[in-house]
Amino acid sequence: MARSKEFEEAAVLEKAMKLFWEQGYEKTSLNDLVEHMGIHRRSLYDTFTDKHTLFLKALERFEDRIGDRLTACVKRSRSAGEALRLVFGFIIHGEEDAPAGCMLVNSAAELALRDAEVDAKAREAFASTERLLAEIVVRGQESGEFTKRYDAAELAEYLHNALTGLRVMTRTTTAKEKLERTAELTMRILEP
Amino acid sequence: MARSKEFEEAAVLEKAMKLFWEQGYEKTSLNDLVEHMGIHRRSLYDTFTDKHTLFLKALERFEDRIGDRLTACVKRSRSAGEALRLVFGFIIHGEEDAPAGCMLVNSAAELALRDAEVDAKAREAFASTERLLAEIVVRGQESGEFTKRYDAAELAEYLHNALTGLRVMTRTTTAKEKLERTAELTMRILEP
DNA sequence: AAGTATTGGGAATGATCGTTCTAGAATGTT
DNA sequence: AACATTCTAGAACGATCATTCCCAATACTT
Repeated sequence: MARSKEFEEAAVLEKAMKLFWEQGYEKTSLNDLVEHMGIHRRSLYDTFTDKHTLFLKALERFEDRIGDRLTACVKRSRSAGEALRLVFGFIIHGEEDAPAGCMLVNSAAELALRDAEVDAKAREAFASTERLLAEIVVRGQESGEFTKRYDAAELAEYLHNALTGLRVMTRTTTAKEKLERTAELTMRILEP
Repeated sequence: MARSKEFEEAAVLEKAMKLFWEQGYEKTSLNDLVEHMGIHRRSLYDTFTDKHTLFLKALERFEDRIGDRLTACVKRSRSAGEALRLVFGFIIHGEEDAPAGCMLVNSAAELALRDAEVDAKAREAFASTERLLAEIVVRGQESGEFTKRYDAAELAEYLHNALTGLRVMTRTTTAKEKLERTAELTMRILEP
C-alpha cells in the first residue's frame, strides 16, 4: 500500500459526463477531458482504461442521475397528475449547470447504430424510464385521475416517446412555452 | 470555357448526405467522403468549399427529401387519417438504402448547441414539418374525422414532437411493433 | 525511515484530421 | 490547332487525435 488517490472518482466522472453530454463522443477530445476533469492523462487511463470505457461509465452515471431525479419527482408529488407534470417540467427545464437536452438521446442518435454497447445501454435506460412512467400511470388509473381506456404499459410507451421528442427539442433554441404546450396536450390523453 | 464537370453535383451530394446521416458530422472524415462520393478531394473543395459547407448542403438536401416524401404521403391519401398514418409509417419504417433515423434530429442533437447555422436549419425544417402536419389536421377537422376540441397548430406541435421521439427510437434497435403501438396511441387524441 | 503507489508536467508515439498543392492527362470551346 | 478548364493521382501541410512513456515529486503504509 502507498499513496491514496487524490481525486474522487465520482467527482471527475461527473465532469467527464457533462463534457460528453454537451459535446458528444466524437467532438470531445482527450485534451478536453484532461483539462476539465483536472487530473493527469496517466490517472485518467489508469482509472478509466480508455476514452470509450470512460464514455460508457459517464453514460451509466447519467442514467443513474436521471433515475434519481425522476424518482424524486414522483416522491415529491401528491398525485399521479402532479408527478407527471413534474417529470415533464424537469425534462423541459433541466437543471442549473447541466447542459441542455439528454445525454442518452444524444448518444443514441450519435452512436447507437455503430456501437452495440451504447445501443444496449440506451434501450435499457429508456426501458427504465418507461417503467417509472408506467408506475405513475397505474397510480393515476387506480386513483381515478387517469382514464382506464388504455393499457398502462402502452401509455408509458406513449409518454416516454413524447419525452424523447422534448429531449431533442431542448437541444435547439425552441421556446420553452411551446414545449410546455406540447407537454400539456400530451398529458390530455390521460383524462378520464 | 472548357471541359465540363464529369459528375452530377446532386448525385455526389446525395452520397455525402447518406454518410453524414449514418455517421454524424464529427465521425465522418474527408477520407470517408472522398471515398464514398467517388470524386477527387480537389473537386470536392472546388464544388462544396469545405466540410462544414458540404454538411449544410447535405442537410438542405435532406430537408428537401423529407419534405418531398411527406408531401407524397399527403397526396397519396384519401383522408386526413390515412395521410397521418402514412406519415407515421414512413417515419417508422423509412426507405430502402436509407440509414435509420432522421438526419435532422441527429444533427440537432449533435450540433445545434454549438453551431448556429445547424440550429437555424433544424428549427426551420421542424417548423416546415409542423406546417404540413397542421394542414393534415385542418383537413381532418373540416371533414369531421378529427376532434375540434384542440387547436390545429397545437395538435401539429404535439404530433411533430411525437414524430421526433420516433425518429430517435429508430436509431436504436427498438422493435418496430412497439413504435407502431406508440404511433397508434398518439393519433388517438384526434378522435372526435 | 524505508518502500511503494500515485501524483504532476510534459514529451513522444504513430495515426488521422481538414486542407492545400504540384503535377500531368483529359475534354471541352473557339 | 490552340487554349482554358476540370479531371485524376497523390504528396505534403500543420494540427490534432488517442495512447504511452519518462521523470521527479509527493504522500501514504509499515
